[in-house]
Parts: sequence; C-alpha cells; structure tokens
Amino acid sequence: MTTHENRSDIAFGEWDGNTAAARELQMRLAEKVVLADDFGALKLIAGVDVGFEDGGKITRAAAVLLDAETLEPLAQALARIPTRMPYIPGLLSFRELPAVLQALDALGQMPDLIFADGHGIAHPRGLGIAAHLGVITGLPTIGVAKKILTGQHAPLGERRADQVDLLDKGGKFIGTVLRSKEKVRPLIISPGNRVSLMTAPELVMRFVTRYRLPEPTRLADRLASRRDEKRAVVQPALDR
DNA sequence: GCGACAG
DNA sequence: ATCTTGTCGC
Repeated sequence: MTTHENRSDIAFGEWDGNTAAARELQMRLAEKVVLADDFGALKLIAGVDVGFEDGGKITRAAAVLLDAETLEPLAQALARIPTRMPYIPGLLSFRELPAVLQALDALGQMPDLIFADGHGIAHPRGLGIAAHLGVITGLPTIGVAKKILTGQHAPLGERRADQVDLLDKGGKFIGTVLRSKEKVRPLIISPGNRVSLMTAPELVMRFVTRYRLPEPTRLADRLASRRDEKRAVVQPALDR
C-alpha cells in the first residue's frame, strides 16, 4: 500500500469545517508519539516543505532526499494538488500533509529521518505537522520552525549553536530554541517522532552548513517556494 | 472577554 | 504561506 492509503480520517477526506473533530484527532494521535531516540544509522535523510500557487488554490509540496553523510541531494519530488482547507493556527498539518505524503511517496525511497517545516510536539495539543507526519508514516521526524506557536523560554545566547529550552505553561520541556547561525533569528526545534528532545537540536546542527536552515528543509523550501526558478530564469524581453 | 496564533 | 524592489547592514 502507498503511504497515504488506508487512512480515511479527517486529514484526507473533504474538509467539512469541523475544527473540533480535528483537534480531538490530534489529541489521540499525540499519544502515539515516541519521544525516545529510536532510529538506526542515518544513511538517508529528507526535508519536506509546502508552498502555494495561484493565490493559495494549489498546494505545492516538495520532498528532497539527501545523503546523510555528504549532504548531497539524491532525489527530489513535487506534488501539486488542490488546496482543501484554509490555514488555521494549530491545524496546519491537516492543510499540508496530504500533499507532503504524495511528495514523499514520489521520492521512491523512504528516508531514515525527515525534517519538516513547522513544529513537532511544541504545539498546543502536542501534534504539530512534524509529529503528525511521524505518527502517520511511523518514521523518525523533527520539526524545524521559524517562529514559536506555543511556549516560552529564557534569553538566548548570540553564538552559533547556543540553545535554550522551550517550556509550555506548566514548565514542561517541549522543544529547543536554537541559534543555528550567528546574527539570525533562532529556529524552534522539537521532536516529531522517534527522536528525543535532547537529540533533536543536535541532529539539526549536524545538517546546518552556512545557512539558517538545515540542508533538508532549506532545499525543500526552495523547491516548494520556487526560489530556484525565480533565481535561474533570465528576464526575457528586457534586452532590447 | 482579550490577545495570540507554525505555514 | 503570498503579494513585492530596492536597500541597509553584516
């Protein structure tokens, strides 16, 4: 069976506007998240991200597979499908995962770890898009977000790799605020599935090169948002 | 009731 | 996320 079969839940049916049902499903799935390092040698890693076309009518998901050792891109895939649901804070995964799963399937090979753009368990109900993706695929995942959705933290240092815990109201450790590079806003890292809170930021730093984002999500982001096209395309009708 | 609010 | 050019600072 393909990755997106056998799931007749709300995430893949038509969006009926029932946010309450979606939140209930999140709470049930959050119980299945494994917050322990449960993965073998990392040979293949992947990054996934989503962008939109035509004012939001089309959801465009990108998946990039890379060699965990050399960080060389080995394969990439795009999935473009009609957007089914609006953006609702806290319910992002229901809007983006259908396309993400298609892109992952198109990759042909499943990675040993997936980095997703967005939060893992650092979410109001413990199931951000990275955690949702991890539970659904059964694969290890890590959430790499650019902004906090929920939680607080102490002041963060200025140097590369400096980090502080992200705590929910109640003081529970739910993620890490990480300065991936000097002079850039920190990333918010949280486990998605089968990765511990301590290990998640380590793995992110392992794949950060000279940019703010680690290679997996940086490359997926470029594909999803068409950064490459916009950069490579020469302006026609301008040279006259 | 008021403010916050991933992408 | 996306709409959008040049511009200021490291």
